Amino acid sequence: MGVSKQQVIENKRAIVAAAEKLFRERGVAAVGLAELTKAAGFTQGGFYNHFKSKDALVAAVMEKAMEEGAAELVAGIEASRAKAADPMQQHIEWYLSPDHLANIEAGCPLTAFAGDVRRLGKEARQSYADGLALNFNELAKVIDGDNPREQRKMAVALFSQMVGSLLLSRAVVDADPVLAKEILEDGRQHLLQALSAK
Amino acid sequence: MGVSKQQVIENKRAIVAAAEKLFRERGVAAVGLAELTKAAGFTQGGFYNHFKSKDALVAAVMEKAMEEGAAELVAGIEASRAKAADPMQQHIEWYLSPDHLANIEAGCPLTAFAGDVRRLGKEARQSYADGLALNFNELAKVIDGDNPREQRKMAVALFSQMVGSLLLSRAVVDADPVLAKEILEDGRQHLLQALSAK
DNA sequence: TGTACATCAGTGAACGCGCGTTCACTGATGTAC
DNA sequence: TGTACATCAGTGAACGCGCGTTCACTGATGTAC
Repeated sequence: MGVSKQQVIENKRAIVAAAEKLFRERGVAAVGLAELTKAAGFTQGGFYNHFKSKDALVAAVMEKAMEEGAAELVAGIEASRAKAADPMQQHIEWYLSPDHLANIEAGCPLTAFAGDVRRLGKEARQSYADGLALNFNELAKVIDGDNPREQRKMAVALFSQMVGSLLLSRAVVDADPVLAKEILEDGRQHLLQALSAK
Repeated sequence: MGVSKQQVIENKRAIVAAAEKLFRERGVAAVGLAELTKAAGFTQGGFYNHFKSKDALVAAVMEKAMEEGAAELVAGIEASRAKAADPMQQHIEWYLSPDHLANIEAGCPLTAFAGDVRRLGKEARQSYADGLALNFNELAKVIDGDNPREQRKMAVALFSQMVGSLLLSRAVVDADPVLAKEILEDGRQHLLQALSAK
């Protein structure tokens, strides 16, 4: 077709962006290349001009998701600080909010891909693990205290509960919305209490 | 081939059992009927004598997994009581143990299917939600205290963290075993502390 | 600056393959007499 | 109790379909002169 170099870069980005949305919502295995490239505005044949395989796309999607997730986390922390609020408390409030429950396409990738990542390629699994490690590091910094080891342990434990509460809530939100709300709410209250008790 | 009525029942059970193992390990979408029936010792054509569709099998697998999970939970609680141990404490110790981390095929179905269940059929999603609700009920009974509402909230919050810690640990165990162990260990310690502080 | 041409992103059809499902057939089980 | 036969779980091949991947072709981009 003949496309400018700039356009090529934008088209590749469009494929990754469309793939991430579909992968989050429906699972990596359930989304085909035809559907995915169509969602990005192309036909499937051109896919291999950008990626050598579906697995390479999955790795690119995970890397981008982790990078953006980390950037959003840091931005959120800075926003909390700017208004003199406790960053961890704010993070918990957002993480276990009905908005985040519903917004699987754009929410935290660590929960969105938590169930799938075990079955993805090696590169994607590594990106996920690195992203999770970085997430713990950032959270440990904003936990009150003067014992780095304790702050780190707190960050790991609290974030794990955030993931568990959000994931379980999403798992049952269709079949039992009342239970889903209870999971989110009880998790939120327990976390805020654990944070302030520290 | 001609098979006794008793054998028919056992064969159906064998299909469900083989399917559950494969679904837990590799995900529901990634396991085909040919592979699944072969694992149970049959050819794929006979599958439809037992189930009207793959979706019906998925529903049967989830129902059985939830029933057995509930039975094991109750048995574990009774075993703890028999030796005068705190049932919830014992449950946490087992749930966040390296054994349970490695044993996805036979461990708690609520974590094993937590990532997949959103994308399964309506019946399977309902079984999962019912199983989770029952799990909360059983745990609430063994939380110390005299305020049923608080016991229930505690059960919901603690179990959500157990699921989150186990799931995240499994998610990164291949790429970063040290991180996986840290998640399991920090989650365990934090939960035991939250339990005893109550 | 203008012209000739090589590059290569995108198209659309095709590839082999495994999917879920269907079906004609087999033959031991289990019932009717 | 013994015999004739209907039932139906299991076999194995086939169905249409969508998968990931390949490929010949197109034609605007962007370079070389």
